[in-house]
Amino acid sequence: MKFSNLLIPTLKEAPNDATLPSHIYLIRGGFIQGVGSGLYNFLPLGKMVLDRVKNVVKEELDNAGAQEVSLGFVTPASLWVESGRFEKYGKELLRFKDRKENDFVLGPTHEEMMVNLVKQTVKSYKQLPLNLYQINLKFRDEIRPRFGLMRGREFLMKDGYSFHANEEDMKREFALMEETYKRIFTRLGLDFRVVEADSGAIGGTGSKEFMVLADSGEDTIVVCKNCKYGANIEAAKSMPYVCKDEPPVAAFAKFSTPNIKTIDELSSFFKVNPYYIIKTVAKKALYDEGKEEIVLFFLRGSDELQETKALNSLNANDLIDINSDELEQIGLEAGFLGPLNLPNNIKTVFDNSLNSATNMICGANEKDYHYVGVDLKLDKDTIIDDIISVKEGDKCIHCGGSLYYTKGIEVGHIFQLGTRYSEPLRAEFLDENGKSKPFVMGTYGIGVSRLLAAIIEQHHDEKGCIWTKESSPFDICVIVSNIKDEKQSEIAFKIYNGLKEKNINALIDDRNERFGFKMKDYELIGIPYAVIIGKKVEEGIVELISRDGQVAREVNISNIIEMVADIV
RNA sequence: CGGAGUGUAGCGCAGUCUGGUAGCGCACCUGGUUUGGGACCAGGGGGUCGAAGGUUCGAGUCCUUUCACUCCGACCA
Repeated sequence: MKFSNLLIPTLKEAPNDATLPSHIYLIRGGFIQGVGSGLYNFLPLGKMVLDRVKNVVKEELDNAGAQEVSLGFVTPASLWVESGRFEKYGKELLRFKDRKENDFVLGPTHEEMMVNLVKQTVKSYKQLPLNLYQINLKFRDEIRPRFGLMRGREFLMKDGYSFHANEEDMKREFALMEETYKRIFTRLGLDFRVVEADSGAIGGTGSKEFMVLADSGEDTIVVCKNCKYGANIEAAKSMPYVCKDEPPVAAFAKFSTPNIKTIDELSSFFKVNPYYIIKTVAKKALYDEGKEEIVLFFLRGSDELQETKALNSLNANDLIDINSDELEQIGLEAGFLGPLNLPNNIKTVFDNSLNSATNMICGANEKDYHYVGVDLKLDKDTIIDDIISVKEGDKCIHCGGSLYYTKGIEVGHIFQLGTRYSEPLRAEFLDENGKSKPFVMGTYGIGVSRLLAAIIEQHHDEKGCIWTKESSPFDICVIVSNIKDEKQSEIAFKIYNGLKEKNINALIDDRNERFGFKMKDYELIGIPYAVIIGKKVEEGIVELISRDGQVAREVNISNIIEMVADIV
């Protein structure tokens, strides 16, 4: 392609709302164009990269035996009501009515549609297993779209769904998809980790996320220094912590603690490790059909509440903060909350670490008083669960190694769904014995447009993008230093045509611009290699450079095509 | 949702306090000079000043309403 014919609107300045390198460079390089909050147009270069990435995904999935389909973007709401997600999915689901006042949703993911498709066409175990996927637009009305392609509202996603006669076969496919995903991200040149994850609104168990390691990642992941364990903070587990400090042994008593409210204040007031103080976190939990209730979460003062785990312990849809006024209305005193003497009908959840805890200090549910010498005896009806965050330095549950935090960009997520959708949607097949059974399912997602952002987050410098081999819009760029110099121009086109004959995807910068201008554009756009045709053509020499700065050498014109063919 | 802020040319911004001809840089068009690190000279095009209403002889500027976008927050018992 000739640069002069392509629409590549590079910019010197980025819109000031772009903060991440990927966002800035994708816009400045003329790959994408913002059109609204979380909405982007793909310009020619962006579309080329998107297609290349999409192609890697498609090739590997087809290789693994999956089949591509394309489902309708607009989904009748009735399917979502049946699966129970019309309520559960929350405000991210864009709902609207057609002219006949029927409800529809814009698909944020397509379990319902795919189950429906298979339900109508697959009747026998002989037709299983089946793995169907699509690479299509999705829409999620995010609370706060940001960071360009990283968290848009409209985005390109590959979503795959597998259908099996039994659990074992689903697990086999799940493992196959894990391997396939690893191949995809490796081909794209990404440094990533596979981690254990929370299943969120999709549901199911045993899910894994594929995290591209980058400081700008929105997810915190917990990684073991010693073994291969890695998990999203929302799902991470560690060995129970044992406090070395002495417990504050005391007889049970009410203690005056005027205006002593926070864990820090209590810790210095009683001169004890926060480990021995019960922290109480009050939240309002929201459920289906607008039901809500106030819930008190109890944990050790040395721990922090992990909201996703807390949410899962209740099976609620969302947790929101409440203020001290709302607490007072139900007879609770902020700053002096505790598990004893609570008004009736208050829902409580205890962290595992508090089960049978002794010699604790906690709020007395009365202004300016705490209890000391508290021994917790939790009855069977109480919810006791893991609701705390793993901290850096905690011990790994697998090997005892030290755990640390790092940041990741979630580019893939695979789930073992089981019969979470097939049962409510009554998607069944006949097994060998002629018995009707729900499909056992898996579901597998890849954020295709997000991958572009992830690649740039990991591969850029202060000058611009550095695309990886399988993601770059072109293999090489031929830069003509001075297009008006006939000799340079002639040689450049000769090389360009020679490259094309070898099926090398080359771009030639034939614009009537100064050398520096073209170099800046080349560096911003980030094609992995360039051949520069400059003054030394008179001596039969051109220059071969790599965008990442590893290679810069003078090459004889007669050798250049072979040399390029070798490296790209 | 809570808090803060911003809407003026394709992009980045000034002008708003104190009402009086719509500005600057980049980009774009024409001509010329230039051609190894975002050139220079000369000329030029482009604006319902987010939208609606009001005050005024006169509104980008003051008042009211509204829309859009951005940032921050969601660990406090």
